[in-house]
This record gives sequence, structure tokens and C-alpha cells, in this order.
Amino acid sequence: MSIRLTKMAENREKLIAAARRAFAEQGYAAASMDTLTAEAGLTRGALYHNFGDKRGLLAAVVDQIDSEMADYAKSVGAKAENAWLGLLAEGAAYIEKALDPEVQRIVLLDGPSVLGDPSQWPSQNKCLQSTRSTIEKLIENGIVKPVDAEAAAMLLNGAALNAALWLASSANPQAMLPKTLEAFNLLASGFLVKG
Amino acid sequence: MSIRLTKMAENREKLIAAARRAFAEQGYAAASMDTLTAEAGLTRGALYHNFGDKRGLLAAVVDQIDSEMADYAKSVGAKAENAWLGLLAEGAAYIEKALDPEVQRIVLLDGPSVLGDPSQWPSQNKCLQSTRSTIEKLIENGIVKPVDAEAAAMLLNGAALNAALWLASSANPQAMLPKTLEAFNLLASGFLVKG
DNA sequence: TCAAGTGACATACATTGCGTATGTGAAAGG
DNA sequence: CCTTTCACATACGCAATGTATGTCACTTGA
Repeated sequence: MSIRLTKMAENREKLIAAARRAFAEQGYAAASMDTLTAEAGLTRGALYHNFGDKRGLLAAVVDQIDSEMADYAKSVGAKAENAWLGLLAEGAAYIEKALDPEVQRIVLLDGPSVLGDPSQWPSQNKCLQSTRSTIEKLIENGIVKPVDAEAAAMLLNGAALNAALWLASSANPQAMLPKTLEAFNLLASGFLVKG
Repeated sequence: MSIRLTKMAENREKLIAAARRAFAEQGYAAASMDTLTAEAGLTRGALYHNFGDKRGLLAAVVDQIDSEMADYAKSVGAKAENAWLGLLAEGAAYIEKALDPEVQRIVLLDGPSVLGDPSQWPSQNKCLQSTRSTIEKLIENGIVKPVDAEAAAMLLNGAALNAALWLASSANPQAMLPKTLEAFNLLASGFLVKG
């Protein structure tokens, strides 16, 4: 049974990996389950058995990508000198990661349409709560003004993700990145007690 | 010919109106063109003649809703005492308008997935440029710090739209609205020369 | 050890829906 | 008055999803 379990887990991973490619390259709607599963060496039967339906597969893919992003952002934030710089670094990490076309297409464009409001996703919610607790700590320490921490976390996250979308479709993303990060930091400084 | 033109325009409006309802209630993907056009007293023939394809119809619907939002936000902003308060009022107007389920589903969720990055849409671009020029004026007057006006406008818009999505799926949107607006204003004040 | 059951997937089928190709009736134009 | 065009309807083909059914390996209990 343990053997079958790991084999099943392998097939799940193969399907998710194939889906990441297909969804990223063709978009969720245009991706065919037949060709997608064939590339993984399986058929649609495996898909519906493991994920229920096409939506379930997208949910699994989004969760994986989103978790990778959250982990990366958190690790970057932890390296900062203090909590405030950590918050800014997390935002910057999100913007940079979201420049990846795969993230754009799957997490930022198709995800919300198919799965609904991102702030309700398990992965995003985890990230939001992390940011929220950081902000609460900053408020307690008198660094950030007393503000609704949850709303503040959501605003920062939303601005960062939107910035990435905007950046990616700009003429020269790499050139605009510094200016965008500067504007983002300025925006965030609105929460500071002293500018 | 003028008679036919107005009649055609009427049919366009009927199709767009039916599409607004269908897309809002069932979502873009689940909405059937057959039933949608039947509700407008027409067939799919009229649709493909007027809008090219399903995407074209969504583009027309999005443009209409988005223009209504931009007009409203601009009119609200114009009533403010000064340019800075006008900017804040525009953001608040956007958040409030985006609480409408129709706007949520069509403009914020399905729109980006089917039509791509919103900042590239004609309607959104118009609104962004409006915000941008307001920010540029505020920079010239020494009220706002020297920052990339386009990036700043995009960040404010993105934060506002995301806030609306988050608000709508919260337990008690009306109760959270004031706190969210307060946090939004605080965030925006990061651009001010003196807080 | 063997028969029955279960689980993971494959195969076959039915339904739905988009896009296009073709048809039609009415208005415009010469 | 005839013809051409235009706005829309009708008919068709294709593709894709979800489900129902089949199959085979593996486990389980007596």
C-alpha cells in the first residue's frame, strides 16, 4: 500500500507539472485535458480520479505556485535588518516573483476568474496572515500607525501583485522595476508614524 | 440607412445588456451565447456579426461598465475641495463601485483572465491617465513627493480594486468599509510631502 | 492459498457550446 | 425594376468536458 501511495503521489506530481506548463503556455480555458494528461503519460481518468475536475487541478497548481511565492517572500523578509524593512522586502519579492509569466497567467489572471477572490485561497490567506502579524508587531512597537492590520496587509499585497501585472506588460519591465519599487516603498511609508 | 443604423445600435445595446446580466450571474465561461442572445430576442448570428466572437462581447461589456466607473469616480473627485482630497475621493469611489457583484465578476475576475492585463484596456488606461495627470499636478504644486506618476497611479488603482474584492468577500463589507477607506487614505498619504 | 473486494486508472459515450459557412429577407442604389 | 449589400438567422462540424463503465493489479480475510 505504501508503494501504491507513493506511485499515486508521483502521478499527482506529474499531472500538476504538466498542468503548470499547459496553463502557463495556453491559459486555463484553452488547455486541453486530453493533451495535458497525455504529456504526463496518463489519461483523463487519472485526472478526474485525483482532482475531481479541471478546476480542482487548477486549484492544486495555484496552491503549489502560491506556496512557493509565499515561502520565498518570507525568507527574503526574514533576512532584513528590522521588521519594517522586512515588510518592504516581502513586497518587493512578491513583485519580482510575479514578473514570471507562469505566475502572471496562472495565479494573477486565470486563478481569480476560476477560483474566485484570491484572499480566500488557503495559500494567499496564509501569506496575508503572515503580513498581518508583522504589521501588528510594528504597530505595537510604535513604528506603524494604529490601523486595521488585516486591511493594511491586504492593501499592500494587492498593490504589489497589481504592480507586477502592470510591470510585465510595460515596454521595459526591467527598467521600470526600480521606479516601481521606489513608488511602492513610498506608498507603504504612509503607514509609518514618522516618514 | 440612418434607420437601420439606430436599429442596429439598439440590438447592440440589447445584446450588451443581456450579456451584462448573464456574465454577472453565471460568469463568462458558464454563460451560453445561445440563451444569452435568445433573452435579447435575437440569435448567435447577431452576436458574431456585431462583436466577432464571445471575447468581443465581453470587451464591449467591460468597456461599458468600466467607463461608467471612471465617469463616476471623476465626477466625485471633481467635487472635492482640492486636488489631493479629489484623489482620495476617486479612490474611495472606485472601492465603493467595485463592491457591486456585477463589477466584481465581470471587470475584476473574468475581465483580466479573458482580455489580459487591465492596465492595457482602453477604458482603464483612460482612468489611469486621469489619475496620473492629477498626481503630476500635485507633484508640481509641491504637495506630493517627486515620484513616477504612472507607477503611483497604477499602485493606487490596484490597491483600490483589490480592496473592493477583499471587502466583498469579507463577513460584513459595510462594517469594514470605513476601516478599509481609512487604511487606504493612510497608504496614499505616503506620497504626501508632509503627512 | 484463494476468492472476493477495493482502488487507481483507462476507455467509451453523451452533452454542450463555440465558431463558421451558408441562407434569407429587406433596404439601398443605380 | 433589378441588383447588390447588409443585418441577421439557420445549419453544421469540431472540440472539449464530465460521467459511466470496464479492467487489472493489489490487498484482505478466511
